[in-house]
Amino acid sequence: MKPTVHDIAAKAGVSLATVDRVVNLRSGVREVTKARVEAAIAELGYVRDVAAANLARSRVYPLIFILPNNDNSFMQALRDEVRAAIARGPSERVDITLIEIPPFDAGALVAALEKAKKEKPAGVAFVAVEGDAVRQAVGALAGGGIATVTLVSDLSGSRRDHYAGVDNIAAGKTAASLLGRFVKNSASKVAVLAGSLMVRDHHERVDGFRSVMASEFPQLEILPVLEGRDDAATVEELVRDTFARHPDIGGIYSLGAGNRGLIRALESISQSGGRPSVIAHELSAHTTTALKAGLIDAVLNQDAGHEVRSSIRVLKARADKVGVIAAQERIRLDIFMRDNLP
Amino acid sequence: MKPTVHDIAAKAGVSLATVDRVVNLRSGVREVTKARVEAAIAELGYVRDVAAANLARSRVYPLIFILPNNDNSFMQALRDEVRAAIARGPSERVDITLIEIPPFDAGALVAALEKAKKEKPAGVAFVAVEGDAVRQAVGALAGGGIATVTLVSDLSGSRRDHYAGVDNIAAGKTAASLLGRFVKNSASKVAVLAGSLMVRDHHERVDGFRSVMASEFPQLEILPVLEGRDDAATVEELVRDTFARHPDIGGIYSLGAGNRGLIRALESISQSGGRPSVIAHELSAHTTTALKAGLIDAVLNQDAGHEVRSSIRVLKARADKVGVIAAQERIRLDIFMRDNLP
DNA sequence: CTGAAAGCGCTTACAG
DNA sequence: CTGAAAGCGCTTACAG
Repeated sequence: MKPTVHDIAAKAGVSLATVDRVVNLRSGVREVTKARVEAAIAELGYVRDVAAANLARSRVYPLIFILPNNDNSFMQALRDEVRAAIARGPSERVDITLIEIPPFDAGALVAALEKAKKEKPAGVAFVAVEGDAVRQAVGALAGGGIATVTLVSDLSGSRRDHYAGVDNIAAGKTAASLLGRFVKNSASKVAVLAGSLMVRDHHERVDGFRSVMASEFPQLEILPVLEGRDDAATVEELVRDTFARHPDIGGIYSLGAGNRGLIRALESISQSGGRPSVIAHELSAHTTTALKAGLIDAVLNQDAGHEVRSSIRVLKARADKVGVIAAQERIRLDIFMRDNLP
Repeated sequence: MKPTVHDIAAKAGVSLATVDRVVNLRSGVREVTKARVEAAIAELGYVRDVAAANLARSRVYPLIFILPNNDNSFMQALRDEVRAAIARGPSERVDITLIEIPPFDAGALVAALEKAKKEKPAGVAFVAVEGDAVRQAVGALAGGGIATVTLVSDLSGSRRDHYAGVDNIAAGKTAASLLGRFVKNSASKVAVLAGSLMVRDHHERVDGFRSVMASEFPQLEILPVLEGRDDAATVEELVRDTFARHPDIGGIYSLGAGNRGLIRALESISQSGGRPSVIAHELSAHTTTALKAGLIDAVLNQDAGHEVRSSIRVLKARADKVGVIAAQERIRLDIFMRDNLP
């Protein structure tokens, strides 16, 4: 039978309270007593029942999620997943607060992080924006013993505990490997469409894309990166304009949001000459339809649900100072084609 | 505050025992009493704390995993994941028994399923082999109220509760979509390498592959399927032999195991003329190395760890008659290229 | 058919 | 520094 605190107490000749003190590393136990308890624990192979402990202390984990209020499909999906987690909250002993802030706004993020700190939550998850002030705010949380997880976009050189998102350099490389093989032999130019190069994840995707293109497909010319601000109308205009000037574009890598605009532009283009090969990011109703219609060839995706659930597991584990199953928390880069849609 | 059994008991004017009886759908409660309790539950929005319930009843879930004893990397990984789950067992209240049987052997599987039934576990997970006797054994488990999950390979028309594995038809289609674009324009023939067409998952992959090849890449001729029995030496010989007879093969879809043999054959082939494009299944040390070396172009993979963890969650949920988060239990078809290796 | 009491494994005031 | 007792939310014999 699995040994319990009672077994340890009996073996060490102490009370339950004392066992509890050493198990939970609380102070106020003589060294000799502590040693006796630790010996009993080792001998009996005791391992604490976290569920029982949480019940006894009526533990709930107050968690704060800070997300941008973008209206693109991916961010909407991310917020929906947080709301689903809020609904599941009671049975998982988490109490999640969702805070929405303007996108790409370091100041707003810092303010939200500082406010979050005052709430003394067990952990905070947020979509990072680069900036020293952000790094400092994260440092303050870490200093206060509050666990932090960056979601979707990471924050380099910060004291965050964990990053729940994909490897964006790998994403860019993968896009290049696929696109380089998909484009017709006759093609010579490739267009790249980002939201903003000021966001770390977009920047990394471009870097990864460029590196593989340069080494594997040097014959393809990469046009200057178009920044569509993740806005469909802007994206549409940019794409139309670019095609007007470069009718020989053989491939497009769309690594940001606003794919609705891209798709609209593609629909008109495909009516004239040959259609370019297209790789986009994030599976949504729009990109799914475009995949099925053959307007997009592949979609690189990160699973918003997985990211949210993983963040919660990691924050809880950090708050309890216990480990996680690493493989389970790795966010995969999903590749969807028309044939393996969910 | 979340209402508890105490609140319900007080509100309905009954004892805790009676609340427990109606919450757990146990008999022996007068209709009027039951109605009063149910009204209180509805009014207060009571939801049972499963963790506390499990603690009170010292619940552990006895689970049985029946896996083939193949020595290929994937099955080894699957068994290792089950062993890891066994090690984690105590903290998740599961007590898992791993049973190994000969592969592709319906008789052995039936015997194992029947034996498992006698142990009265909460649930059974197994890699299915087609056969009416197997379906019958699964039916007997279902009849006995034991939850069942098919792992990796499903069993059509059976009473299993859930399938934890990828959509193999989609896998075959995806392989065709990729391979069709990867092969050189000049190529005309494609080889398909399976373990055995008697196994459902392999058969489905071939079907999916054929359908997309026929509709999208009709110019490519698919050579008769080679059955390598998931054995490296056999596979190597088959591939060498095929290349000797068809030097103009432009692509290979290896959908079974034994990729070590395929890789050895590819190494020698690539020394003479051009290298064929290759898509294989299951990420292992061998296929990873081959991806990096450029001998394999893409690997379709199913995450053994996810499959095992998901099976356990589903079996527990079924035993408790509660739901799961559907999206979390969907086993994805992972596509790995050199650039997005884990 | 219904209830009082003890217990699951752990933690928390409160005494001493 | 240490312990006895009550309690977390639920379930389980055992009485009646």
